[in-house]
Amino acid sequence: MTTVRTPADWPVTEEEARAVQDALRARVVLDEPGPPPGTGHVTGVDVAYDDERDVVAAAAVVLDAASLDVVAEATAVGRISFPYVPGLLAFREIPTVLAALAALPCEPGLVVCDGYGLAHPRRFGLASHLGVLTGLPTIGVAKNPFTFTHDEPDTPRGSTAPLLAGREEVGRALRTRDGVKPVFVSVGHRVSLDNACAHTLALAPAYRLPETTRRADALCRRALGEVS
DNA sequence: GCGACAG
DNA sequence: ATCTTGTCGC
Repeated sequence: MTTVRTPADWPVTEEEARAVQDALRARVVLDEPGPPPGTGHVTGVDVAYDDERDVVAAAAVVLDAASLDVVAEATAVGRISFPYVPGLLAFREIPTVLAALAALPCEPGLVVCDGYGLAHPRRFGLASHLGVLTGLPTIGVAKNPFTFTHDEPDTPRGSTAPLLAGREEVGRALRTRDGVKPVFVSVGHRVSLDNACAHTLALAPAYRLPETTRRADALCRRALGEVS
């Protein structure tokens, strides 16, 4: 497991962080379909915190997209680099996530984030931010609709409903299990929304959440427990 | 101005 | 995110 330090130029105030988002947003690529589902590698990233001890642990878990078998894992720990502020989640998670990704022995392929990409107050959530910094194709799969609205998708697995910011579709509510609360998918970088939903469905054959996030969640919790 | 709000 | 046991159901 690698240890990271918060970058010296990391934003300190909310105003600075929002300025970074406004500056980087233009670098998001939205006109690529992204890798086809079921091929190559798919990597889940997630982060766990111990605010008391000021520790954050990140995990990156690479799966074979066809079999969903684990191909590789890496973890990183560091100090909490930003407080939790809705809309600024990326500044809390990214330094440690980047370190975990860098520690992988193989290519990550598509990266699945726990949170949002385009579905964000300034259209630049965690998944978009991570995509721009790494150049990798990324998507966001969140457990809650944040501030956005949506109609209820139909009952069967695979049903979707637009996730709306006013009249703009910023993502999709996607049901991954019959009759169970949907997950909220949005584009990060270099992946289309249709493809992001197809990947999410392929990664969630048995549980509500994609295997990528389930594996990454379990690993970062374990890593946090080993240090604090 | 107040509350809500990914993790 | 995190604090937290048992419990209902397939």
